[in-house]
Amino acid sequence: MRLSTKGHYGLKAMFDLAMHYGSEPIPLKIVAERQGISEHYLEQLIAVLRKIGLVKSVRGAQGGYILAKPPSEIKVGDVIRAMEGPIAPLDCVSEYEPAACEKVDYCISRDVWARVRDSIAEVLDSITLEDMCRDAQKGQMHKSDL
Amino acid sequence: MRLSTKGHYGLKAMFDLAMHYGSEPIPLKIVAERQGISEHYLEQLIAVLRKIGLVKSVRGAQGGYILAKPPSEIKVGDVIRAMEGPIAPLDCVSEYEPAACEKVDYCISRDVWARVRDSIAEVLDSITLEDMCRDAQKGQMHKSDL
DNA sequence: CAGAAAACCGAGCAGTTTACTTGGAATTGG
DNA sequence: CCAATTCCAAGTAAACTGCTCGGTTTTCTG
Repeated sequence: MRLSTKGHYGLKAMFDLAMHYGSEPIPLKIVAERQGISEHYLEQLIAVLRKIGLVKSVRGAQGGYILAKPPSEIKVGDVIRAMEGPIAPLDCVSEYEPAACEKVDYCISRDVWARVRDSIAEVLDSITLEDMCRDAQKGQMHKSDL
Repeated sequence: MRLSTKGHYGLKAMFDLAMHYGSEPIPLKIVAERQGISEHYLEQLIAVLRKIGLVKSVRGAQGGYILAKPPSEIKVGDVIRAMEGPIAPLDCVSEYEPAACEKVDYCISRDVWARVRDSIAEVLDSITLEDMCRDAQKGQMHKSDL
């Protein structure tokens, strides 16, 4: 039940862009530095977010990335699904297209994992990037970064 | 956010033992066949459950495994933690002993993952093996197995 | 118009993990 | 004794993770 760095870094990057939403495009180099992520690696991750349409890119000098929508319209769940695929503790309880399973009818543990899946989805879909930014501002008294 | 077969098979095996709680020890071969798991692989998994004290073994002919406690006293969360370790989408939000993280003070995504962790734990700890057996009996009309 | 800053692209890769298999040795009931 | 069974240790193929490397293309600025 571990999150890979894809989801972890992807969310950090989106949060970073959200914190600076409304200004110039942010070069990936800056995001990578601020969030402590390898730039080249993050490049691959943000490519996924771009293809899915969560961020827009501006090429060339003074280019960078911006959120495709305001932070209030982007749920954490959107980011995680983009990076990690459908929420699915097991393939047979995947959101959207659960894998076939011969024992579907009487596999009780399936029910357990479906409940876990729903509870994860509910948390992730109840938090927007805007929420995260608000929380960050609140807890901001004792820090210098960002 | 995927469960490995360790947790998956481990729970299936515990459920199988729970369904036959009170009778003779059940040989692993039978559990493996009923649940569709490689016997030798399951052997390794149940060794963990034994060391942790969730099952007891009886060696020799007519031996096998039995639950160490009644199904009502074993939570799904106990089984999953035994097999997969503490619930922890990220190391820095692990139950019990979260890994150190330089950015603890201001890492907002940490809060998200702590909420996910709690929601998973709540589901897993709210279901006992007895609950699973009860549900299995209910949905039993259309099946021949078990 | 040159140069630099940036996004974009694709391949490679070392290490870890996963999900097993294999081949036994020890224990015990009948 | 012997068959059933647990117990144990090692090996392994394939996939995955978390990167790095080496570029090409686009576009702003001086």
